[in-house]
Amino acid sequence: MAFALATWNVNSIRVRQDQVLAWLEEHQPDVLALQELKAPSEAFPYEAFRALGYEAAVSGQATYNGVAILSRHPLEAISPDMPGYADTQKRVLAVTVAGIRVVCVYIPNGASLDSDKYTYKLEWLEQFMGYAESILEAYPQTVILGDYNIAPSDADVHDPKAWQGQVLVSEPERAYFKRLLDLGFSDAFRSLSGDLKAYSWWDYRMNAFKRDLGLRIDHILVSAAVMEKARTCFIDKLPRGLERPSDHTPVILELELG
DNA sequence: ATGCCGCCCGTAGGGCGA
Repeated sequence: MAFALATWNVNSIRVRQDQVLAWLEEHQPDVLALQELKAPSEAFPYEAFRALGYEAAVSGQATYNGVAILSRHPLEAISPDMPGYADTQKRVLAVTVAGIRVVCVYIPNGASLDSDKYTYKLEWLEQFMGYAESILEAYPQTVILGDYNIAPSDADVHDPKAWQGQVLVSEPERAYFKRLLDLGFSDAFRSLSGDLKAYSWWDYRMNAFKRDLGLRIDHILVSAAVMEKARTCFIDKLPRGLERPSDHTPVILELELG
């Protein structure tokens, strides 16, 4: 049975609702993880998605952050936030779908290396290491997908020299990403697509999308048991070219479940 | 150059994203 999971930072679910609905109709993934809802849970358009056959688990918040998971299959064991970490920002949501633990993440941006937000990002990532390890122990089949706000290597950066040492590519951030790989997770896109240069985010400014000045910061990390079933992972650039787009575009992973 | 663009809140323009 083919089974597809996707992730998309929509930068406001209110503004992007119609684009997400149209994209779901076309691609019909089994699961879609959303980040940056920028709206409280009660403002989430549950009914519009239900009409397309999708259930939703939502952890929203006014103005900033907010994550959700849409699924064509029953959602079980819905769990927002990281246990034991008092974070006021809604950035994590876990569910179980078809026997797979699916974790939607919106990792902090960090602003710049001298910012308090960067300190928060590194503290948050330290907490997330323990969380990811505990999930993997409890669920051999795990997928952690979302906006990581980390470009893991220079192959994920349009101009590595210009970006050198900056937030999203700094050594401490990349070290945390590598720790996830060391836990046993695979970067599905990199594992299945070789050294292909492809981006999932382009700045709104400076015609960055038209000039393909992007970063690959949205990722689908999978446990070994899921990696065995992974067939293709690709980035759908099309939504980034729509009118009034998100600055991110979807990443899709296709599995073949036994 | 600390802005470029877009969204939120709220109804002007600052905070924030990446």
